[in-house]
Amino acid sequence: MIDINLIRQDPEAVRQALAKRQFEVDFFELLSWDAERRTLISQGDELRSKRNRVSDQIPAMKRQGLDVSSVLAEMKAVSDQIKEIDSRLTEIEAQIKQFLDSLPNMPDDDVVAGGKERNEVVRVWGELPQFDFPAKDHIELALSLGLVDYERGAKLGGNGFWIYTGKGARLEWALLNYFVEAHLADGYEFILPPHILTYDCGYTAGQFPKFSEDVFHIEADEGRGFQQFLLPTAETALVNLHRDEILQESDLPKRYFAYTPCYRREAGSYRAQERGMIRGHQFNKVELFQYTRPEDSAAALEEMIHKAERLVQGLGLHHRVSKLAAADVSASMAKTYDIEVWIPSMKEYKEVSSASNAKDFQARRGGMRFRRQATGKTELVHTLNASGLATSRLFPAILEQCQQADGSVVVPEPLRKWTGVDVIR
RNA sequence: GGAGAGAUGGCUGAGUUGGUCGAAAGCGCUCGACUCGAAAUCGAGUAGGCGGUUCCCGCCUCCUGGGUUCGAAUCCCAGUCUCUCCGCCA
Repeated sequence: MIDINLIRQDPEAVRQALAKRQFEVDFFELLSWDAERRTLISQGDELRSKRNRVSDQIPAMKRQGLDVSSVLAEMKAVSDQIKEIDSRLTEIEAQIKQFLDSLPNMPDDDVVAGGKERNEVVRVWGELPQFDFPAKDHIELALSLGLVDYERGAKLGGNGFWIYTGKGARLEWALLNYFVEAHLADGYEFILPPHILTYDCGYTAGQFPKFSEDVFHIEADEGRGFQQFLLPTAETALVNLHRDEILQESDLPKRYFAYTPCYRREAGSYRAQERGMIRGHQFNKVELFQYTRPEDSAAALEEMIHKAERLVQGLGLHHRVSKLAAADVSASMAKTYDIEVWIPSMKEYKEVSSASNAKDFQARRGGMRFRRQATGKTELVHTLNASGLATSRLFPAILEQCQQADGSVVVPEPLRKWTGVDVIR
């Protein structure tokens, strides 16, 4: 959520920042609501103050044997006025909240305006793989090596699900182990959160109310609408760990990572080119998350993207890093880097990690604060997240980039202690 | 799934015949005194949010949301969560 004080002080600056996302707003109406809100609060507080004062005097008057009936009648009228003001206030605050909820985060100053086409490749690592034999795509490889069972996956879960089998399961699990071990070594705290979360968690993350259709809802018993949902990423859980808390400055930065499957509806996004394991309703991911002081978040973002890059490099996979243009940055975030790994059969780079700084956007929604030592005051923290990494996207990249002429696949060195073999054949 | 108990400030925990209760007391924490220093002791302070004429004033918050009342931590209704016992169970 954007700070309404900022909009009040400099609506034009906020409008221009959002315009970089191709998001057009007009704050005129909001500002009039805001003015009315503050007027109502003043009026209400004044009446409340009067009521409190007089109510305090009533016991004394009674003790003195004075007739208080006229005072009671007057206070009754005051109370009724307060109720009227409050109901209007409730109405207008709901409007304000709805408006603010609909706004995406402001892109960072160094994020360029425009959509995907303006994304900037900041680093490329490794060489484009060349094959002196007819290379197979990951689906052929997975099937011929018995790593994945698509048909039974659909039998069990429906369209968009697959099953890792045998060495495939071991390869997937090896990736998870590789990441977990690396994050532990870097001092991140390991978290295994629930996969079912409450509505409030989705709100804090910025998932709701706007992007409610992207997740699997779990219906409540008696038609009360959904109360819980399957997490679309561990970020949604981790960002809620400290919701409504005040952290000590000395506790920051808080650095966490979690492993969870990620469940997504992906409604209408199916494309024929994305067969195989590129886009499913469930995939595995290890997620990094940090809570930092505002002045530390920019450096933390760099730290996290470099951490994620090192993991891909450890696997020896050709990839690139892009800094996203404003309109390609997801709604809750101010700045995002993507790591994209080369999928030879698609002749495309596909995202395996996305590292973002939400700054105080999620913290404001979820009331995540810390106490500043120097001032004793509370301030909103900054939150950051990065995939570290999405295993289900790496799996096809490994199969395709590490395949050999005989149809076997060389296991990247860091994974071998878990796969048990150097080459899958 | 059945039965019962409870939810108060960083923590423990008073307060439930409605009225100096935003809340006793203890602990913790911060600052000061004492001390070479520390412990002990003594003194002071110590919630969050909103609004304003912003070194000050007002308002709101005792799980959440409604209600009764001039006035609610205290009374009424609905909901959420936690704990205990029983059943079931990896």
